[in-house]
Parts: sequence; C-alpha cells; structure tokens
Amino acid sequence: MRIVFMGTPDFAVPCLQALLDSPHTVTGVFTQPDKPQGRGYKLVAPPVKKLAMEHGIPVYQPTSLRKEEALEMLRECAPDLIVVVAYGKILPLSVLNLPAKGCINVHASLLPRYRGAGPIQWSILKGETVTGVTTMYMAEGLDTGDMLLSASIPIGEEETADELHDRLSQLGASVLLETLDALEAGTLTPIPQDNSQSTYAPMLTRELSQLDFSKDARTIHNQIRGLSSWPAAQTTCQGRRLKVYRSRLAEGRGEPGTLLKDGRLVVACGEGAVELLEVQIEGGRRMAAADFLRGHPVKAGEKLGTV
RNA sequence: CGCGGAGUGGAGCAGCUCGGUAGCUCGUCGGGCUCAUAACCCGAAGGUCGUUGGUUCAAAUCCAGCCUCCGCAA
Repeated sequence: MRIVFMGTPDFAVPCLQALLDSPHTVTGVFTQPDKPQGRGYKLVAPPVKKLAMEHGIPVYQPTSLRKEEALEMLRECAPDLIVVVAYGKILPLSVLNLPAKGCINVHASLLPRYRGAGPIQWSILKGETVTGVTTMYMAEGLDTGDMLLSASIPIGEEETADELHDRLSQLGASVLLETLDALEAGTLTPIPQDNSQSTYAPMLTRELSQLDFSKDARTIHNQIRGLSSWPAAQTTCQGRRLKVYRSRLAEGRGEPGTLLKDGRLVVACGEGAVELLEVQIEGGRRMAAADFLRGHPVKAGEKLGTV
C-alpha cells in the first residue's frame, strides 16, 4: 500500500521504521515544524523527520492541516492509507476522508482508557499494573475511533515512564504491522469504544512535579516513576532543587520528608517510606543516589522538601 | 548573543574571594582481622586541576578566548 506517515516524537520512530522495513511504500511523512529548543533556542528537527530524511522520504511540516496547501501536499503523496502515531495535531475531516482505506492510529493504552496525550505516564501515575497499545480507525473525536487490534503488557513495579515508553513504542510497531496485514487480508473487525469506560490522560505539566511526602509511599513512588524523565518529580534538598528519577518502596516510618538512614536516601512518607535511587541536584548531572551522597553529605534526620 | 550552574586521580565533591607542597568520602590493588558482611585495621597505586593564551618569581586559584556537560525556559 501507499502510505503517508504522520508522527513527531521518539515514540513514533519505531512505527515509521517498521513501515520502511515492510513491503509498503511510504510516500510522504508529515511531522510538526522544527521548533526552537534547548539552550540558545536552536531549531531542532523532530525525531521522525530525521529518520525520514535518512531514507530520502519527502517530509512535510505544515503548521495547519486545515489549509489548502497542506491538503495539496497530501494529495501529491496519493496515499491509500494514512498512519498516525503521536503526530500532535488533530486531523480535520478533509484529511480523514482523503485516503481510500482511511486513517489508522496507534495509541499507547488499552482503549477506551487513557485517551489523550499522556497515556503512558498516566497509567503509571494511577498505579496500573497492565497497559498496552491499541490501533484504531480515526474519527473526529480525540482517540475515539473504532478499535482494530491491541496487545497488552505488564507494567513493572519500579518501571519508569521512559522505560515503558520504549517498550510500548516497540510493541506499537508490531501491532501496527499486524493491523496492516489484517487490513489487506480483510480480517479486521472494527469494535466501537465503550465511551462510558473511557478516561482521559492529558498532557503532563510541571505542576505535577512537586513531591508531597505527606502522601503515602506508593503514591509518591508512582509519581516519581510516572514523571521520569520528563517533567520529573522534584523536591528540595538543603535549599536546592532536587529532581528524582527513580525510586523504590522501603521500610521505615517517621516525620514525612525526613531521611531515615545515613548513606541512603530513604525518605519517610505519610505512610511508609521510599528510597530515592537516582537523583539530580540543581546544576548537577543525573546520578545514582550512592554517587550523589559521596559528594553531598546529607545525613539521617534532615528533611527534604522544606525549601 | 534568552537566564544561570559546572568541568580537580576510576565515581561524587572540597579547595578558587585572600595566588606559593592537591584534599575529602568512596572505589581499585596488596596485606591483616572476622563464622560472616556495603564491617573494621594497615599499606599502595592512580591527577598535564577541560583547553589555548595572558599577567606573575610563582596559577587549580587572577584575566581573555575556545570546547564540553547540566538546570531554567520553550
């Protein structure tokens, strides 16, 4: 099939790679415009663009799909099918109706749960133990189309959003290929979503970062791994900002925020305790807690988060 | 030129204001002790202090440029 791929971040890369390795023909790639990023506001190309360019695929970066020029670009690609993976734009009806075989989306959750931009992180934040990916035909609403295929995987007790993201992006690529095979074989059976069971996983913001150690240990742990590595859970240590990237549940109790041991970052929570395993102090680089403690004498009894 | 922090033995840091023998916690290697241990004791190796140039009798330290890493912000 002639396929146009629409996607932007790292999550979409394995899917595009899978299509490039398949018998299908990717006739064009749509991705978000390059954006100023990082120190010095340099223009940075999205990961999907980089991969497409390496393979000599035409790349289109319209600011809006509602403009006639964008539709013109799309027609030139003459797709039988459009595959959308984390593109970051809503497709208007004019685009949805353009390819004869429709538009298929790969979403990183078991729909209808966790619709939206942050399904991976929210499934961890909410303490889920299972998640997966779902392919669907695209409809006008946000992740509301009829479901095609899905696959589920368990979420590890201490798995971070980054790690789950990587596993799901791989899984997404294989489910995508299965879906395309089934589509060509005519064996797909679209299943409408049960809207009454749906939940929404909005984009993450920095407001979610602040750790409140008066909450129970499990909640804190989920917050730390669910926000890792962006925007990352954070607290303060001796007046400096401390980001936390990895943790595990630990034994002990005490005044919330208090360090319970020397030589380890075991922090008392409202209920139970967590051990911080990977942290980053303001101005420093990310490192294991043991490394951090060698150069930063922090002792039992000190409190985190006191600003 | 968006704002700011940082580059010091293998790791993480101190020293820099007030130039003058390079230090701490740990790791590594050798030896000892212990039923045992991320335990303890003794000893050792390991550093052109990011880089280039300048000031000086003397630069990790002061000055200028460059490289790299990181946070904020997007």
